[in-house]
This record gives sequence, C-alpha cells and structure tokens, in this order.
Amino acid sequence: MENNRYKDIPHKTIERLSQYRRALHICADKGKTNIFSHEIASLLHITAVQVRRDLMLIGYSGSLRKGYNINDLVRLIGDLIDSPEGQKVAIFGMGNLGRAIINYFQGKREKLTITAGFDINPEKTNRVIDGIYCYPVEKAVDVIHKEGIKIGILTVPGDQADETVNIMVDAGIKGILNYTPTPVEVPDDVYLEEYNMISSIEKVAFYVKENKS
Amino acid sequence: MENNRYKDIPHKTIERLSQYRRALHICADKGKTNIFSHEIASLLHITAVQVRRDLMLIGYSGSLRKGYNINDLVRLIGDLIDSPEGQKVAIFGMGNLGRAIINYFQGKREKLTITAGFDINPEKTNRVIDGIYCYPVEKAVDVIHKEGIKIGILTVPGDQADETVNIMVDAGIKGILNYTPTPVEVPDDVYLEEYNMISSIEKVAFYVKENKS
DNA sequence: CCATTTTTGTTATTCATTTAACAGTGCAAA
DNA sequence: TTTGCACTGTTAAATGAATAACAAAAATGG
Ligand SMILES: NC(=O)c1ccc[n+]([C@@H]2O[C@H](COP(=O)([O-])OP(=O)(O)OC[C@H]3O[C@@H](n4cnc5c(N)ncnc54)[C@H](O)[C@@H]3O)[C@@H](O)[C@H]2O)c1
Ligand SMILES: NC(=O)c1ccc[n+]([C@@H]2O[C@H](COP(=O)([O-])OP(=O)(O)OC[C@H]3O[C@@H](n4cnc5c(N)ncnc54)[C@H](O)[C@@H]3O)[C@@H](O)[C@H]2O)c1
Repeated sequence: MENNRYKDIPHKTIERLSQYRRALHICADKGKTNIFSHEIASLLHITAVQVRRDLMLIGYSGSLRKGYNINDLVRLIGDLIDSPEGQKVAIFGMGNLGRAIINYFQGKREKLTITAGFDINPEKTNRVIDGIYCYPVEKAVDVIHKEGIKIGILTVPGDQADETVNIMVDAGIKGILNYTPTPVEVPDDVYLEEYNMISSIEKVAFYVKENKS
Repeated sequence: MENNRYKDIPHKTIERLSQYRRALHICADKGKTNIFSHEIASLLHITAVQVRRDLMLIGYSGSLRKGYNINDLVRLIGDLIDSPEGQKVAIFGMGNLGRAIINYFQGKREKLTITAGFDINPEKTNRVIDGIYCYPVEKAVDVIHKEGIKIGILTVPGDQADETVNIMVDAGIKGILNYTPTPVEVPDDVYLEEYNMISSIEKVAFYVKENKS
C-alpha cells in the first residue's frame, strides 16, 4: 500500500530524471563533483526551477553554496528508477528497428539487459543475432517465464501488434514499449508506453509548414 | 498574422490526427465508408469524446446518424497536416537507426520524402545507401539549400548532436526530430521535437518495478 | 405523432504539468 | 557585524490537456 511512495511523481519527471542522470554522468567524467540547478537546466535546455522542483519531489537537498553533489544525486536517481537486482528486457521482432535497438542499447544501462529476442521468421530464429539469442515466438511463454523477463519492446510489423501483445501479456510481461504504429491495449497491471514515429515526423512537418506564414 | 488559424490546436491533437488518418486508411481499405467517433476511439484505445473534440477543433462535422465520412475526413486531415506540394526530409547520420528509418519510412507518406542523407564516415558518403544518396556533411548547406529541404532527422552519435544541429540550422532546416540522447537547442523559428529512447525504456522499467509492490 | 435511442458538437470541470513568486540560508566582502 | 548576493526549497498561479456533462438533431418504432 504505502510502500510505493513514488506513485505521485509525474511521469514527465521520471523521464527527466533519466536524462539528468545521463548528463550528470558526463559531468562526473569531466571531473566535476558539484553542480547547480541552473547548470543542469542549461544542459537539458530547460529551466532551473523545473530541475529544483523535480529534485524536491525525489527528496534530494543540495547544498546552498555548492549546489548538488553529483555522485550523491546519481546514486539517488538510481535508487529511485533502477531495480537493484536488475531487470531483463525482451525484443519482439528482430527486424531493422529491433536490431538497431539491440546494438544501441545493449550494455548502455547497468541495470537493464536485453536477454532474449523473438521472431516468427525461421531464418532469424534459433540463432544468435547481434549478440541476442532469437527464439521463435512459440517459445515466448516458456522463456519469459523461466528468465523472469518483465519488460518487452515491440518491434513487429503493425498488423502483428495486437496478437504479439497478447502473447507478451500471457507470458508475464508487465511493461511494454510499443514502437509499432498500431495502438494496443493491455490489462491494468501492465504498463504501456507507445511511440509513433510517423506521428512525430508529421507533427514536425506540420509545424514547419505553419511557421512559414 | 491571422492566416494560421491552426496555431491553437494542441500538439497532442496534431499527433492524434496523424493516427486517426492511419486508422481511417485501414478502414477505407476494408470497404468501410462511414465511421462513428466511438469506432475511431476503440481503434486507438482512447475515448470517443476525445475523438469528437479533436475533430471539432479542425472543424469537421459528421452526420448525426451515419457518423463521419471516412474519405472526407482523411482529406480534411490531409489539408491540415500535409503541404500540398510535399516536403523533403534529410537524415543526418546514416547509421543503424538512420537506415532503419529510411527503410521503414520511405514511400509510406505521400507528402513526405527522404531526399538526402548526410554522414561523416567516408565509407558511407558519396554513394547510395538504402536508396538514399549519402553526402558528406560538408555538402549539407549546399544540398539542403538547393533542394529546399526543411525537415531533418538527427541520428548522429550523441556527442555530435550540438555540432550537427548547428549545421542543420545554418543550412536552412526549419524542423528537427532529434533521436539523439543529447538535448539540443535551436532558434525560435526552428521547430524541435526530441525523443529519448533510453528515458522511455527506463520509464517503463520504473513503473514495472513500482507496480510489483 | 410522440417518446426513445443514438450520436454529434460544445461548454464546463477536473487533472497534470509547468512556470512564477518568494521566503530562507549560508557565505563573502565591507 | 552587517549587508548583499546567489543559491535552494516550497507554495501559489497559470497553462495545457483530458474527461465529464449536456443540449440538440435525426432516425426508429410504437
Ligand atoms: N524501422 C524503423 O525505423 C521504425 C521506426 C518506427 C517504428 N517502426 C515500427 O517497428 C516495427 C518494425 O519495423 P522494422 O523496420 O524493424 O520492420 P522489419 O520488417 O525489419 O522487422 C519486423 C520483424 O518482425 C518479425 N515478425 C513479423 N511478424 C512477427 C510476429 N507475429 N511475431 C514476431 N516477430 C514477427 C519479422 O520477421 C521481422 O524480423 C514496425 O511496426 C514499424 O512500423 C520501425
Ligand atoms: N539504434 C537505435 O535504436 C537508437 C535508438 C534511439 C536513439 N539512438 C540514437 O541515434 C543515434 C545514432 O544511433 P545508431 O545506432 O544509428 O548509431 P550508429 O553509430 O550506427 O550511427 C551513427 C552514424 O552517424 C555518423 N556520424 C558520426 N558523426 C557524424 C557527424 N558529425 N555528422 C554526420 N554523421 C556522423 C556515423 O558515421 C554513423 O554512420 C545515436 O545518438 C543514438 O543514441 C539510436
């Protein structure tokens, strides 16, 4: 009940915390040990107030004169958004996008590991692709259950999205990142995040057109 | 001044209109000619009120008994978000993601065409990759100006983002879709849309973790 | 011909997020 | 010691977006 005290942190704040952490890592690598809210803000091109507000929500207090301690802050963000034991991720659809994600993401986050791929194409299944073993989708329930995978990234063709989501949910996936252009539905206990790239491009195109006037 | 009457349409509505259109195309292909707000809603897994509200904003009126005429609605959405003469798009960074986007997007939208790629790697430049000619970045100003490209997709490594955005802006790009994890800054007359995939995955992971309680 | 149903279009309300306002604090310099 | 400065942390207000509420219209069936 009251053990998830972070339920009331805005979704947008969670996203930004992830970005703060990335920026802080870069600063730490440069030998910086402390940082002011307005410095973080200018790295992300947002306002210092927003940074302070976000940090207030997670309960971190900086020093008045020296700002925030970078290592402490990185650790605190990690405590909030990471699972100490790590989380496993599966990719559904080992096509162009799925493989690009593997190559990009794998090894980048300490606590998140892509541990399985699934596909329907027999030329791709039952072998290692870009370092990830690709199973046939029929094995999804078994593998996901056995490995304890809770997070799935959906990169199958749009017309396969619904069907594949059902498989994912049945297999025990509790969080889905849908890169398909097809909106999908999930039970209440599954967290769903969708990103439609075509909408994004069309949105940019729209505002470019409108600004011309 | 008052010739862009669509300035007050919410950004989220623009995104949804793009998705409505996609869904409507699929319906039209199935031979459907009319559709109710609640049918559109259930395709996108949103509410019928939201659909009607969005359509109200763009000034389309459906028939009380037959709902919306699919062809008319598709046309009207096109009038709003497309440029009749089409718009050209350039990709900066012809790596895994850039090429995945080309393969995925090209040919999909009638009024948006990827017409040039740019890269810094001499093995990739001055030749055709996945159907798109890849120029060295030094040619960006020339090519973009000559072709009249206004939209750019940024898929260079994160540490090259700022520098590349400057080149894009100098070359006359007016809308940027940044897939880099590095937040960038653009002048007021350039529209910027950013998408950070790692934040998305970490967000999903966070809510999966939190729900476990 | 009138009540019922179904759906649209619009206004009002609620919810989420950002931005503004400002009090409080510790250091440094006068 | 005191004054001013440059920060932080928090509350208040404004903006943006989703949801709820409801009047009006058109067909249907008694
Ligand atoms: N490529 C991109 O840049 C991009 C960008 C945004 C969104 N997307 C979306 O991502 C999805 C994949 O795009 P892509 O370019 O990688 O396509 P792709 O054709 O290269 O990859 C699709 C993969 O899914 C597999 N597949 C098909 N049906 C399946 C099923 N029922 N179960 C499991 N696997 C199945 C295919 O064998 C293939 O390997 C599409 O929905 C596309 O709209 C792609
Ligand atoms: N691959 C993914 O799925 C994915 C997902 C989200 C975000 N991203 C981001 O997209 C970007 C590209 O990812 P990727 O996986 O395609 O990497 P990649 O290394 O495959 O591609 C990067 C490309 O950019 C080129 N490049 C390097 N410096 C350049 C410069 N100054 N100007 C022009 N071109 C230059 C490289 O030659 C290479 O072709 C990265 O910033 C990454 O963080 C990738």
